[in-house]
Amino acid sequence: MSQTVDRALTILPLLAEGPAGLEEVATRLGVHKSTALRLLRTLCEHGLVYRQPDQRYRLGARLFALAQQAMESLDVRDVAHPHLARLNAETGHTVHLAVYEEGEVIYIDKVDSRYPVRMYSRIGRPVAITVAAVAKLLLADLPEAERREVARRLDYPRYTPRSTPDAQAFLAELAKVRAQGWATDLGGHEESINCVAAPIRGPDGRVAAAMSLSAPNVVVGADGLLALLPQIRRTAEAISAEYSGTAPGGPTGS
Amino acid sequence: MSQTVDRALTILPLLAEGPAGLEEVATRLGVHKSTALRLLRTLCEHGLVYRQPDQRYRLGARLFALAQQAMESLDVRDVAHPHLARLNAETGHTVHLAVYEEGEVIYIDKVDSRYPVRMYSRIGRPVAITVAAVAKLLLADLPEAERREVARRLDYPRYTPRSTPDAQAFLAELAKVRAQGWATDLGGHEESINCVAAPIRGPDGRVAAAMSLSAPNVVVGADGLLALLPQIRRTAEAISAEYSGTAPGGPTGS
DNA sequence: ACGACCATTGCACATGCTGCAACGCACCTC
DNA sequence: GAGGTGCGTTGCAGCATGTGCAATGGTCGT
Repeated sequence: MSQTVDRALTILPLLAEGPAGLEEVATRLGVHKSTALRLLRTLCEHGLVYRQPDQRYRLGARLFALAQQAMESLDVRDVAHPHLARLNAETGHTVHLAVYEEGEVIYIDKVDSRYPVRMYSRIGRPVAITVAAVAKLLLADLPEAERREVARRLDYPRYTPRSTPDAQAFLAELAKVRAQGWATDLGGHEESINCVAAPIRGPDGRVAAAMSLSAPNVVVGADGLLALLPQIRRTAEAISAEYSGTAPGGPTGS
Repeated sequence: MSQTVDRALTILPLLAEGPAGLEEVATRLGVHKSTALRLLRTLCEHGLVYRQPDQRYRLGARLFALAQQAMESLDVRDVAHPHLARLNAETGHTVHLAVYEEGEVIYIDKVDSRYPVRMYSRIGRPVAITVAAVAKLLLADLPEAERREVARRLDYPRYTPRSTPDAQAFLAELAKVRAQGWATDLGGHEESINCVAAPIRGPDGRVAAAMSLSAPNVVVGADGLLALLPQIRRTAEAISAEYSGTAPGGPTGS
């Protein structure tokens, strides 16, 4: 709606791809160099963009600080964390917490496996939305219309042979997940990694977040992971109860 | 420089404090409601701001994703992480990695202690700049003029009796740190927590980042932590060597 | 059902943004 | 070391764009 701001904000994802010089920014924005310069200067003053010694621009430190503050103000996170840590302590596996917003699913907390395996997931990172167990739970709870709309717009990358192939399959999966109240990802993202997830509900009964337990096949097979389902659901329900009870003034949820 | 963008960006830190309605935003910005509305809409379209069901605004998910991408593109981080993880595995204590930028020091990586103690730090969060060991190293390496300027502008909160009291003491401490090539924080931020830090240098010899080992007194005393100094310095030097060697096209440093 | 409050819309005005062209600067070539 | 090329920077005239006002619409509380 506001051309100037729109242009300025378009610079951010552009710089997220890597540092860029003034001319490159101007070209990719489709504006004159002087215009781009003024926008970049403004972004710099606010610390969202940093000008490197070599005069190229990249995203700046204040962005981290802002994102951090925003994340901390998500109250689901505070409520959930101790429970997630306990589940991790009991099972030893990686625990994730994710929320949905505007077509994206994002990890907002993670407790690492005590086994020496690394998952490439990271707090703040968008989730592989078509296959991740947490994503299925979050999308399954959307109103019918929005769910279909989102499913239609998505890409369906074939990470592995077991990845969800298309919108139709995805909607069917969501229906199943919705009915059973939990979700899995059995090698749909990385061949050898399985996840089991359960929903966390807010005061209004809607799914506010989702949590999952992930482990590679070498540590525990799909069966072994599924055996932990009751424990996962208990944890999720405990979080739901606490979160629903203590819900303060405004729902920060979703 | 650009009024409109400037106003729009001012909204972000404002919302970081917590969700706010249109009127509140307009008032605090000092503009008319209709103006604030258009700015907020633009921010929403870019996903930096999210409109809650209750029609209040808060920071949005794309902000996390952006910050995440930016952080991942800091190549110091990639180089350092395995070393940090190893140091953590060997010592069991919390390891931090931080960088300096525009008057702020920010944690960009962390490996948690294996002991059940929690530290208030978090990736992306600004560091207590006047007391943290990593901050001292990063500031100590600034050019004289900038160092004095930054020291002058800072606040000196008295977290504990051992916190750096004022600019003069801080500059003296920085001189010492600069000379000895490592830094400590002995109960300057939290009474019972000590840190020891070492610098990571880039290809140009300047301090590009700093790493620290932290532990509460109940786990290991200041002496015990200081005994690990050689190990910390070796780790930092290993990272420096690798980082200096592999420096690609443009320095993403600082 | 009424009133208060807040978000939203359309519009006239002029502010402040835009693009142009000229300048400065650093690096590179010959 | 002189000339050239590429990039960032500046000042300015014109007008597109953002601005504030006042009126409308929607929602909640009483």
